[in-house]
Amino acid sequence: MARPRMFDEERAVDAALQAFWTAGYEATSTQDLCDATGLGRSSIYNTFKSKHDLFRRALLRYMDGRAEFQQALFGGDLPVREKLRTLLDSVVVEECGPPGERRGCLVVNTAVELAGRDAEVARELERDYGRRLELLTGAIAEGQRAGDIDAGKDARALAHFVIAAIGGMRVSACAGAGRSALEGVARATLAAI
Amino acid sequence: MARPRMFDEERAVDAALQAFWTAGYEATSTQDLCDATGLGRSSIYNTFKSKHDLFRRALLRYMDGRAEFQQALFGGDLPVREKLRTLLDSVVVEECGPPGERRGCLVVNTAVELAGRDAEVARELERDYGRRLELLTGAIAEGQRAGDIDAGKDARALAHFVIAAIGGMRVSACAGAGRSALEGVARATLAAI
DNA sequence: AAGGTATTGGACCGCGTGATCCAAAACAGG
DNA sequence: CCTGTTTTGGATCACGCGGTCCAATACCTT
Repeated sequence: MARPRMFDEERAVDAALQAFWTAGYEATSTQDLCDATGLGRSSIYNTFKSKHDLFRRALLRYMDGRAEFQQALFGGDLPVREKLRTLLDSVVVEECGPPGERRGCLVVNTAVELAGRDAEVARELERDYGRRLELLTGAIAEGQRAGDIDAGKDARALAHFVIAAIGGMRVSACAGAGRSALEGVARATLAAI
Repeated sequence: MARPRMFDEERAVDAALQAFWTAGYEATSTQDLCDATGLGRSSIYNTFKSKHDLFRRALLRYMDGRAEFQQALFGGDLPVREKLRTLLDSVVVEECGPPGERRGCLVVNTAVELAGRDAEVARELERDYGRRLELLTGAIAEGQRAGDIDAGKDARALAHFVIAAIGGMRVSACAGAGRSALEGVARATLAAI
């Protein structure tokens, strides 16, 4: 009944995600988004209401991707400590890539850059935090039943602790900590559980 | 020999610091800086070369202030674990203030927002990280000699771990973790040392 | 083939940005 | 009381920003 869209919406969101991930929200201009997606202004503003809305879409997509990875990992049947080690190692690898693209984690970047002055974004971040918390809490509780983790500890508190350790490693990586330092943090974190 | 300056330079840097701390580098406009300092554009650009330079001055000032606090704390004669507890508690308090002003830590904010694309700032952050690392490493090693901390552990690795834990608490606070969650992280961190 | 409709490119808009410029002002030294 | 030098306020600059508008386009339906 009308002219069809010439691009894939999800692909556009993904391209925008790359741009936001690389430069952050404020530092990514609408022109950057046009370049990254290969679309014209009109297409972007016709499909997404605003830069802010496109960012939210991109952030959600990023969160979903990560959640998928984490659910796959924790859904497996490795011993819990191995799952946690894998998770922490993945952070080290991600933060120590070639200097070309160490852009950290979009969730962390967004939490620091935007959460304080954007209630909507803050709500999404909170939801995502909750998801990660439940996943980790479940895995740790399971590990306690299996005898891999001291059952006297509070599973939820440990989950908060793991999340914080990961965020901390990412900040430290930005602040100059090298690979061996991050590996040490990962080791210490694992040992503390 | 000429017209004297009508304002205190350090006070201006401090006012600028407050603005940058609240909104971040990009989101603070030169007009915001004029408002915060009470100065005119000319005075600012005459005294500091650019917004970027003023930011560096402000960042250094912030770092110095924190270093002063930390040196005072670790220069005291409390048991090491008490020093660390005080440090971690101060983070909890800072991140859980009234919602009016939870602006986090300028160093963390800057590391995430700028370090990736501003080599000068990255260098300052690295220097500051090194300072904190030395201070903590020294204190932990001292604790090991005093028998308060397991001497079998690597003091420097523990110091990295503490720094990461603090950064992680700050990120978690932005992402929605509440006070009790942060207190739990602080407790777990202390217990892991 | 024709009509209706959504998409597309690109010109355009008002605004706020970081930064500069200049004349007036204010002090120090002679 | 001048002269020289710096500071100060405010006008101004070019530019890039997020966002809008519109005519041309391309497709689906009948």
